[in-house]
Amino acid sequence: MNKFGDLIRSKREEQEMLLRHLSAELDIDTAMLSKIERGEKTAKREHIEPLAKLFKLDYNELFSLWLADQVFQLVENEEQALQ
Amino acid sequence: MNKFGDLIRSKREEQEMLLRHLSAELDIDTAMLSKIERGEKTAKREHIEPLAKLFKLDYNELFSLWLADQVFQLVENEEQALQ
DNA sequence: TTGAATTTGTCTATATTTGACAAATGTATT
DNA sequence: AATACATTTGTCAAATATAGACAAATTCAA
Repeated sequence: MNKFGDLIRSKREEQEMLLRHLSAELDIDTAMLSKIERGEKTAKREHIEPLAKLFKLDYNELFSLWLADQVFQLVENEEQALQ
Repeated sequence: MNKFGDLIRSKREEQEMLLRHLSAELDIDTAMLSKIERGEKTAKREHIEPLAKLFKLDYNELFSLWLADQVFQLVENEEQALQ
């Protein structure tokens, strides 16, 4: 789970970027980026494009990972709701 | 597309219920239910259960249809965003 | 045309989410 | 241990999105 965040984190570390470098590129604060990478929050749709460009990833692939996270969240909430 | 709304509508009509009958059950107004059935809006998660019970549908099946609608919406927004 | 059902449009209240900020924690390095 | 820097965590306000109320328009049948 959280393939999106994991991918971003590994790409960022691959390039030896710090959270503060990437967060500046995305214009969000480092705390938020940290949460996104760890899957505590999901990225905004608008962040997919700059991330894809920056790390030379296929846009649609990255979008798919993002979408999977959204679905996961919905199902997760569902399971909680059923308790 | 909009299998959820289509199913609800067909079940409702099957039982010769009016929008106002079903909307009363769900405690929403008829305009909202109309939008849900036509796929202009998606139902709230909380509405899945009473609908499943009322129409004797399998909860998980109905949840799956609902989930598909959510995904569709996300992809739809995406396509608009890319213009 | 009349009356009933449904749809459409608009606006507001509510809920959700983002993200700013501060504080805590982790991790090297000296 | 102490300093310095990176990351994580918690809280809360601001921004955004959504549900739903309501009124008006449309559709449809008799």
